[in-house]
Amino acid sequence: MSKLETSRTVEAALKHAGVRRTPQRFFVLERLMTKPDHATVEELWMALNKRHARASRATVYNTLHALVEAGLVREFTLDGKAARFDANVHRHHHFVCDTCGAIEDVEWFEVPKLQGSETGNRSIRSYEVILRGECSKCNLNS
Amino acid sequence: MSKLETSRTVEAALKHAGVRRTPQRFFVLERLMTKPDHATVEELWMALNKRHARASRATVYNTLHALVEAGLVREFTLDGKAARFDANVHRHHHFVCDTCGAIEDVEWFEVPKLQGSETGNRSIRSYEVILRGECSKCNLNS
DNA sequence: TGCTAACTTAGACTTAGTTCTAAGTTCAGA
DNA sequence: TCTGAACTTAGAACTAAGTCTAAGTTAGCA
Repeated sequence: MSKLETSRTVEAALKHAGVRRTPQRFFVLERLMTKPDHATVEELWMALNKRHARASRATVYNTLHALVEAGLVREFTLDGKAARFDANVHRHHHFVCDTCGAIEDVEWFEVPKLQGSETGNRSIRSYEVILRGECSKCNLNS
Repeated sequence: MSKLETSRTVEAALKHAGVRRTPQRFFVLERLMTKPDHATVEELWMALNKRHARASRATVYNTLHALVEAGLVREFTLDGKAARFDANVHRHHHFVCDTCGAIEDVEWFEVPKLQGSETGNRSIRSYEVILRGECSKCNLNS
């Protein structure tokens, strides 16, 4: 996607979701859409500060909450404490690199139907596979 | 397993792992082995206090670190909150109840071999499936 | 049984993540 | 362009989780 196209997509997404468009919100959503590295608030805040010197952390939190509310972004937490954000709202799995900590999306695939003994009387609404190992970058360096 | 058998298992596990046996450690390991509810430090501390009035939080942390170190207990975190502990050190998946928050073990099953396009140059060392839905208790009540 | 390293204790301290506040700024509809 | 609701700001406040400390206690070997 070209820069202009991305820009229009971000613009349209914000408009469609009915959230007020501000430079900060635009930046955060664009960043999440173009760099799917599952950034934390801290990372987004630092990135934002490179453009909008002196952006507030609170703004990043507010923005993300608005985007999650609007269904444009998904929030999740892995291992650590800080929440991570993902503009890929389609179902997918995650891969975590044990070496560098990178988190990557993994294309969706189904898991074999869970048998009676495993599920009991539970009703399963969703599931996710978390894969761990070494990412291609780290794999090549070792 | 009878109470006496459990007691002996706990005793033997501690001895075999070469960690000094104290009433606190004994209690924590026994609790984790007999009640696989993936307790947090807070929960273990409260349970411990019902028997050993005035146990210290630090002791629970120290004990758990010793048990994890010894390979008797596994630590994990779900959804970015407090660490949870599991005396089931064999591989298994987890189920989380969206209604009551209970975490249950799910018998191990393999996931279909990941194809080239999905894994790229990554090397997968381990994986886990996290299932979400309603546990059998909550399912019956609704 | 005596000894000592290892453990436990209470509670203060640290840390990271997140929320709050009050004043100033800006988007977007009229 | 005017106006008000919505947003942004800086930094203080809050929170939950976990670590540290120094003094007292105990497991387990000799």
